[in-house]
Amino acid sequence: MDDVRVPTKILSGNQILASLPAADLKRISAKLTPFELRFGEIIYEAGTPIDSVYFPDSGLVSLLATLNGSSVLEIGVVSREGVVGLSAFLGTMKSRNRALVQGEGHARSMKTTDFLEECQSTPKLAETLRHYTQTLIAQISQSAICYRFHKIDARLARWLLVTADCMRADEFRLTQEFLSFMLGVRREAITNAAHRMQGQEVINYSRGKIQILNRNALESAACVCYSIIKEELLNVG
Amino acid sequence: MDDVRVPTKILSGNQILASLPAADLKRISAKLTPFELRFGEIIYEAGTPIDSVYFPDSGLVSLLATLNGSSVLEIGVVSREGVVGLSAFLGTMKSRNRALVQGEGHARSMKTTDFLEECQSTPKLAETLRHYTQTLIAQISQSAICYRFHKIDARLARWLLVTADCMRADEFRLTQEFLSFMLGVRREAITNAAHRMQGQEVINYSRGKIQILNRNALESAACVCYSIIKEELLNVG
DNA sequence: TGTCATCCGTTAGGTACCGCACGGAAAAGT
DNA sequence: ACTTTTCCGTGCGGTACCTAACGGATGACA
Repeated sequence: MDDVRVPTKILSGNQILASLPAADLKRISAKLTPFELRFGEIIYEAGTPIDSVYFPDSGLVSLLATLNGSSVLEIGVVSREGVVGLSAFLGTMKSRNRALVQGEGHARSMKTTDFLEECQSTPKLAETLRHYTQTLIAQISQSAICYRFHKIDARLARWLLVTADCMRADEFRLTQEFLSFMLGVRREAITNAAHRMQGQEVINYSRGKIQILNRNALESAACVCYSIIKEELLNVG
Repeated sequence: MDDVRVPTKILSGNQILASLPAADLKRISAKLTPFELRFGEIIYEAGTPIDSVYFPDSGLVSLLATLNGSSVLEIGVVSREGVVGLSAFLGTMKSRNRALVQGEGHARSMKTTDFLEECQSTPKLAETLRHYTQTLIAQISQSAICYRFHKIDARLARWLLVTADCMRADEFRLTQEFLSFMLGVRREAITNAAHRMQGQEVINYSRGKIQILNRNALESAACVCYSIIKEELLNVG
């Protein structure tokens, strides 16, 4: 009975929380605070302490690996299926990566100290988090492969699809420069790739506003990484 | 008293096991079986069940991500500081990656069922494994960055250093073809990179036998990823 | 000692992406 | 309406790495 939840609830809220038995969820909810994810906000800077963890109900958070402080690279995303600040669970009170809000939405936050207590006292939470860790590792691994083997056009297509899925929208705002950081290329490379796609009427791009015109075409342009990651994300809860 | 262990023991044996209190270690040892790591042996194929996990005392195991079965790419290594089969701890009974013995050595293996029982009943083991998971994530993230931003020469240098460290040797056997798979490039690219290094008398390379001549030069040729990962690996136990 | 398999070296042409520099257009502020 | 800022388009040279093919050297094995 406890585990059977209304689908709409699962779909609309954070899936890690949704995976918990009702009793646990009720107790944990008391320690949760609503938190608004604002576009561009940096939740953690790399190397800084994790004071709170965040369970997104909507929106999208990018995990960015940094090198020398200069180069950055997206290695994964967190949305409803996950939690921002997993390192706390794994035993480090510092975030290795930068966590950046890439799509606005809502989350529920929790003090790290409370979070760690709950991880101890709620076996199901720990279990779900271990599962999610596995998913995140899969995502990062796939990123490594993707950066090594796939062309910009395919990576861009994949990235747009992931974003569209998480944001449940076919249109969003992001500059080419932003995208170039995410995908680890120069801005000009994004300009070119976007142009090629625009020429085929797959997307429409204008001054930071991007629109998906032909989703099927976008899916065939994307590398397999998209479907692999999508598959992974489905079996977390 | 339990936690204070003789340094030589820590250095010579598996560090996850070494992190355990004596009582736990004694109990767990009964479930461990010696296992020889033979060069080229595939411990897990990607997507296959994990029957046993392996705690290396020496030697080196590569974690290889696979794509379409064709392309492979090293995303991390496991030696004395870790365990092969971490996915079991994280809740999947399948290995996502291929685990390949890259340097021969000795490990102790354990049935997955026993391993999972011990994870439940030995809090310190679970804690150490969570820490190690964090390290592995760091390693994979760094790989992603490295593949994106660093040139072959630097990647090769890094790879040789890591191998030399884990194997505690300045000379080992590996073909250019093997290296090309690890680093995700063509064999010819390795040939060229190796030649450049040989020209500067940093290494010596001949028919699958590679020898480090000037370690300092190799370290300056390697990308920062080397020192970053080395740092990570030091603080597991 | 010859045969065979493995491993390495080399060449040649192609391309994706980089680095840099600059120009132009839309939006935002005043 | 004007400036200022943000964002995008473009061109040009450079290079790291790729694709493909082949030839040559070394070690293994009989």
